[in-house]
This record gives sequence, C-alpha cells and structure tokens, in this order.
Amino acid sequence: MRLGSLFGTPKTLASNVKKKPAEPVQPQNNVANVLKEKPKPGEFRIVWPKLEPQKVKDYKAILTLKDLEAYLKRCLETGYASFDWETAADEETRNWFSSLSEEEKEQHRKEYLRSPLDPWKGEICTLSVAAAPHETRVIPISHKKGRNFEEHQTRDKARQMVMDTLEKMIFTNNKVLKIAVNLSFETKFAAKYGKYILGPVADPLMMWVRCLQVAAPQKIIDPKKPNSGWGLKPATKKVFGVNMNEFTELLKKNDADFFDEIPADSGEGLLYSAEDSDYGLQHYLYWNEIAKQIPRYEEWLHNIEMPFQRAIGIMEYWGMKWDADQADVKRQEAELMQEQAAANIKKIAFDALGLNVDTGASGKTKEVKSVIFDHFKLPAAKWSEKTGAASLDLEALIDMIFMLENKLEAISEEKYLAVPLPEGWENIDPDASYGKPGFNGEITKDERYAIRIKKRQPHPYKEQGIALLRELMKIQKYSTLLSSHIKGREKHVNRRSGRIHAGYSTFTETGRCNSFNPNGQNVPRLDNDEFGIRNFHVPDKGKVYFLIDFSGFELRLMAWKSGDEVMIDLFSNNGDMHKRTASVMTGKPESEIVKKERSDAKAGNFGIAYGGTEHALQKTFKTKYFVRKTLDECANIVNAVKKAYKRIPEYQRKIVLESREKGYVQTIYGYIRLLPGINSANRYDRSSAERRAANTPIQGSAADIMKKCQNAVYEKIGRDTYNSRMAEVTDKDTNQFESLVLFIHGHVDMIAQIHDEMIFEIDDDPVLIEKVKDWVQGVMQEPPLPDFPVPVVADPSVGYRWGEKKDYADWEKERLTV
DNA sequence: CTCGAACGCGCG
DNA sequence: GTACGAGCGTTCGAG
Repeated sequence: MRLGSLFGTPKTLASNVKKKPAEPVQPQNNVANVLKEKPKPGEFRIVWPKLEPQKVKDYKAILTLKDLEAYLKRCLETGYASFDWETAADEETRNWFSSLSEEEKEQHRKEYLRSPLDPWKGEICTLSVAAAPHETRVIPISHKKGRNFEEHQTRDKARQMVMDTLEKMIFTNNKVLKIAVNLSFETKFAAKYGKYILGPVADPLMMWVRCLQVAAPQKIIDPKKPNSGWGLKPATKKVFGVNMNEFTELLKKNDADFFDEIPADSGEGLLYSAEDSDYGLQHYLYWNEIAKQIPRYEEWLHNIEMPFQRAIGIMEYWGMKWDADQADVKRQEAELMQEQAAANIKKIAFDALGLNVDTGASGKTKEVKSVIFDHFKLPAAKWSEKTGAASLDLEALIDMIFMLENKLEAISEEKYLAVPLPEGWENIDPDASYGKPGFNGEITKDERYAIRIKKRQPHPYKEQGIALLRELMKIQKYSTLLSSHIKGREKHVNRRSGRIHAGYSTFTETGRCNSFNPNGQNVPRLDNDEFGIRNFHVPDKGKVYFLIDFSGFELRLMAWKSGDEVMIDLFSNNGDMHKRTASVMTGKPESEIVKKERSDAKAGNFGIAYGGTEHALQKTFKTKYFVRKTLDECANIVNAVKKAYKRIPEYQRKIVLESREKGYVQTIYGYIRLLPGINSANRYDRSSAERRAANTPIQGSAADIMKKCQNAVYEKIGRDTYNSRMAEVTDKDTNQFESLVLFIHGHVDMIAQIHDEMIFEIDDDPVLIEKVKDWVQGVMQEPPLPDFPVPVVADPSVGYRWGEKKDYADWEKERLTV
C-alpha cells in the first residue's frame, strides 16, 4: 500500500465509504441576514442539523456464524460498521479474587471491578454491530446466562470465530467505515486477540468534543477535560433527547459484578449492548455534518485525530516492562540519599538553634522555612506572585546561596558586583562627599553602593545557611525522583503483565498527545538522574527497544512556518543552526565559535519558539547551565536570534494579526485552537495569547505529523499481521510471503510516544530491526506537505534498556560483530 | 478526613 | 510581571 493513501483528501474517503444521503439540513436562523454580517473572531456559523425522531428499534441477537456473516455483508452494503464490545473479568482474574481473604478482597475490590477495562485482566463477552441507524445485531459470546454464539463450541473457540470473521470482513476492509465510541478501548481489546482495526475509522466521541471545542466552547463543562460530561450517554441525551440505559444500574439490578452474568440474547442485556452501536452511528452522521462546516475538520478528524485513537490504544495495551529487581535496589539507594539529606538539615538546625525540625519528605515544611527566614533570617531571592511567599525553587536557592557568598541583601544588588573599584576603595566612607583620588569628580551612585556591599559583614548564618540551602537542593531532587518516578511508577505495574501501561490522550491545547497514570512522557533522562530510572524500563526477553526521534523538529517547523531563508538554507545543507546564531551573537565567523558560545546560542534558539524573553532565558542559563548572565546579555542573545532569522519575528507579528481577525490558529493538517484572549483589553492576557498564537502552529503541527506517522505504523503492523496469518492459512505451500519481512503484532510493536520520539519493542533480530528502521524512518522523513521547504530527519537508536540506547549505526556494528 | 490550591519537579 | 505544552507528589489549610 502506498503510504500517501492513508492521508488522502476527504474525497478519497467519501469514495471509499458509501454514505447514506445526508440528512436535509434545516436552517434555524435567517441565513440571508446572518451571512451579511462578518463573523466575529472565533465565531463559526454552524447550521445545526435538524433531527428526525427515533424510529422503532430493530435490535436482534445473532447466534450463528452464518447469520453473523450475513449481517456483516449488510455492513459492506451500507458502508458502516458501528461496533462495541462488552467485556468482563477473565477466569484467571476471577480465580485470583475468589482466593483472597475477606480483608484482601476489600482491599482489591476496586481493582477487581475495574478489570473489564483492562485487556490484560478482561475478556470480550459480547459484540454489537450496527450497519444503519435504529438497527443493531448483538452477538453474545460468553455469557453465563442466556444463549451464546455457536453454543456447541467452547467459548474461546466461539470468540475466535467472531474475531476472525470481524477481522476478515470488516477490520481489514477499506470500504467500510469502522465506528466506535472510545476507539482506543476497542483497539486495546482487539489487540488482545491480535486484531487491528484498519482504516477508515471514526470515533464519534472525538468528533463531538473537537466540534464543540471550536463551534460551541460554552458547552464544554471542563476545558481541561473536554470529554467530561460528554460521554456517550449524556451526549445522546443532549443531542437526541434519548435516555440510554445505565450500565451500573443494570449490573446492580441483576446483582452482577460483570456484564457476562446478564443474558444478552434478549431483554435488558440485549438492549443495553445494542444501544451503543446504534447511537454511535447516529452521532457519527450528525457530527460529521458539523465537522463539514468547520474549516478542514472533516479531513483532520478522519485522517489524523480519529485514527490516532488506535495508536493510543496500542500504546496503552503494550506499555513497557518494568524491572522490579532493579527498581528495588535503586529505590533503597534513593531512600537512603533522601534520609541523609533530611538528617543533615535536622543537624544544621539543631546545632545552630537547638531546634528539632520536621523536614517532611521534600524538605519544604513550615518548620524548615521558619528556620531559614525567621531564625537564620536569610534574604529571599524571589517571591510567589500569587501569595507573596518566599520561593525555594532551584532558581531561588541558587540565588540565595549567591547572595550569601557575595554579602548581598537583595538579588537586585547583583549588578553592583560588576562595578570596578580601585584597590583600597572598600575602606573609604561611601557616604562622605569627596572626589576620587586623582580625579575631581564625585563617587558615582553605583560606586557608593558597591563600597557599601564591600564593607558589609558576612551574614551571621552564612555557613549554616549555605549548607542548609545546598541540602535543600539535594532533598528536593531525591524526593522528586523517589516519589514521582520510582514509587509513583512502580505502583502502576500491572499484576498480570508485569508492565506499566501509561495512559494517553490528545485533549491538550495544541493537540499534542499527553500521558498519565503514570506519565510515560516525563521519565527522567539518564544525564539528570543518578538512579537511572529509564533503565528500569526493559524490553521483554529476546527483544530490544528501537527508538526513533525527529531531529530539531520544532525548529524545522519554524523554518517552514516562517519561510526564513537562512534557516531553510541551514537545514537543507546540513548546517549548524546553533553555530550560526552564535556567529551573529559574537560577530565572529562560525569557524571561530567555541563550545560555550554555541550552547548559549542553543538556549536562545530553543527559546525563540516560545516567544522568547530575556527574563526566561536568564533563568534557563541559571538553572540548566549554572551560568549567571545579566538581563542585558540575555536580551542580546534574543536579539541576535531575531536578527539572524529575520522571518521569525516577522512570522510572529503576522500570525498575531491573523489570529486577531480569525480568533483562532490552525495546525498543518487542520487542528484549531481558539484564542479568546487575542483581542483582550488586558495586556497580560493579550500577550500571553500572542505567544500561543505563534507557538501553537509549530507545536500543534509537530503533533499532527507525529500522529500521522503513528497512524501509518498502526496500519502497517495491522496489515502485515493479517497478511502473515492469511499466508499461513491459505498459502502455506506457496510461501507467498516468505521473501518479505513482515511487521507482526507481538514481534514489532509501537509501545510509547514522547512528542517527537516513538519507541518500539522488537524481536532482537538484526534483519528485522533494520527493516523496521528503514520503514519507520522513511515514514517520518516523508515531507509533511508536497512543497515542504526543509528536509525532515529522524534519528534511530537501539537499546537493551531504555537508558542504554545507542545510535543505530553503533548498535548494528556491535551486534553484527558479536 | 477529604479536597483543592500552591508549589516544585520531571519531560519535549 | 511573562517563555510553549503537559502530569504528579507534597504540603497545608479550608470545609
């Protein structure tokens, strides 16, 4: 299959899918009048489709393979297969729970009752499919009551028959639109049985959330969780006025823990499973009419956002294996380090003041703060904007130590340290009025101040203060690593898979993918973590991690977006952008740029995409590079970047003007972010929106492109997995696929994403790994648009632990010589 | 006792 | 007075 075919135009999609004629759209306003006025910024003139009343429902059970095949043929005719599974705890999970003591049961009941949500602990018990609105077929596969599909078979065999038939007739058929509310969930359980839901696909939940965010943001209850209050049931009530049956009520009424304890061949069980597929399809048809009225949304939803829910599903399904032994050893080390830092803090306070302080876990308790500010009376360096409380973050601690070392009472005095004073001047009276030795003029204000500082006595608690602040830096670091990254992760290890299954979502302001429970995207880098937490993540036996990341992705997108000729030239000719910036900064030729100048420039280049300010750059230098720079120096760097790449500030001004008119910005493939603050009278709100206007098309386009790549990977593995199985079944003798290296589920798996990086777990087979490297790199390096002005580069690496990854070329060399 | 705000840290 | 985006653990005090 051609790669590009995954990313066709809406026309391609429409020709693939036979659609029901669109519902007649009844204008609710006087269209002629409305259209005369220019839309206000952020206003979309949506004509909400008029709805017909619900028809009499045709919901039936299917109990034979023949009937299932016949109904799936109907899906081929309508072009729609709206489907849903019901799931229940598997036998092993039930056995485990029933073997527990009453006390343990109480402790684990919540986890037990949630096992149907986890493909490692749950099993599909029911399938429902709808080919058209108001009709659904329910296939009870494994119910303890009522009739089941192909009853003469074992339940496992019956399930296999259902899944195989679905795969063959629907999942691998590009003429049928596969619709599922919460597609990532359906994907996970399909993956459990080795099945992939290939395109075209749709997730109505994504459609209504994404449409509402743009066209009716006031209807979103919680902007941070835009799907809250907008599950299938409330959405169906709001849109169609229909009250769907409640799952928990149904279970309660039947005194059941899981759905498979209720018959699904008739009655309430049948009704409950049938409704989801029916209304899923009705929502699809309804919301697609809305999507068509939002610029590029039908295309973006079908090609990028909805298919990506499958990438989420597959990443959540696999997760990453956790080396519990390694974690155990390192957790103890971390605990020791944290206790040591706490003991040191206690000792400093006790020796100096005779106080027994409670340091807590992170060292930032009221008592410790009281020692610092009430007893030691150390000068604070910065204060919270909201509460006015003295800050003790890394920047503040660095500044406070600097102040103690240099006898400063306020960090604003730092500039006087640079005032040159002739020898002996620290002994003269700064308040007296006399001319400089050898000069007639007065001592300047700055000189007076510098002299005053020189004459100061060191802070009475200088030594203890510095020692305490240094321990505070340590304990904060250890506390974060231990609590968030060691203990916080190991409590998510799945008892069945031994893996950590981080959750993912795309409900972010820029359309980026985020991660939670635990966050799989903020595992500390090895160079910033003495316990090597990345190394607790290991591939399964006989496998390797294959990692591949976009190189300088956002800067390349900035080159595209701004059209900056210098950046385009640099990226096109393999130039060094950081050196180039350094050259403009220093006025020296690139060949004379030293390492330090280059790294200064790097921070500047990096920051410019965020709407760079000298203030933030100063902080970056202080806390990341431990270098103190004046605001002027930082402003010079910012200006140097703007001067070196003139189109960047030009782009930033242009996009602001544009978003003031439109009220939103849009990414490369069409995601829209509203910017209500862009025309605000409040200067802070406005400039904040302006930075977002400039940044979102960059960050959001990076997200779009990454989604597109991961969609292609999902399709590839799914297609290859199906082909490999078909070869076994139908072409065993001809060995039709023998010459090909296929990417097969369980052998080549996409397990994580960190914004500009994908992680795979692959059989440790150099031939296979090379094929994966070539193919994935090819997908990632494909120009995102036909006339994309800069090359896109993706760097591959391989590792037997996450933290031990090596460049692909180095790994290959070693692997092949062993 | 629970819950949320504020703070501070990890990541790209 | 400001970098853009995100999640999670600790601390503390309000309800």
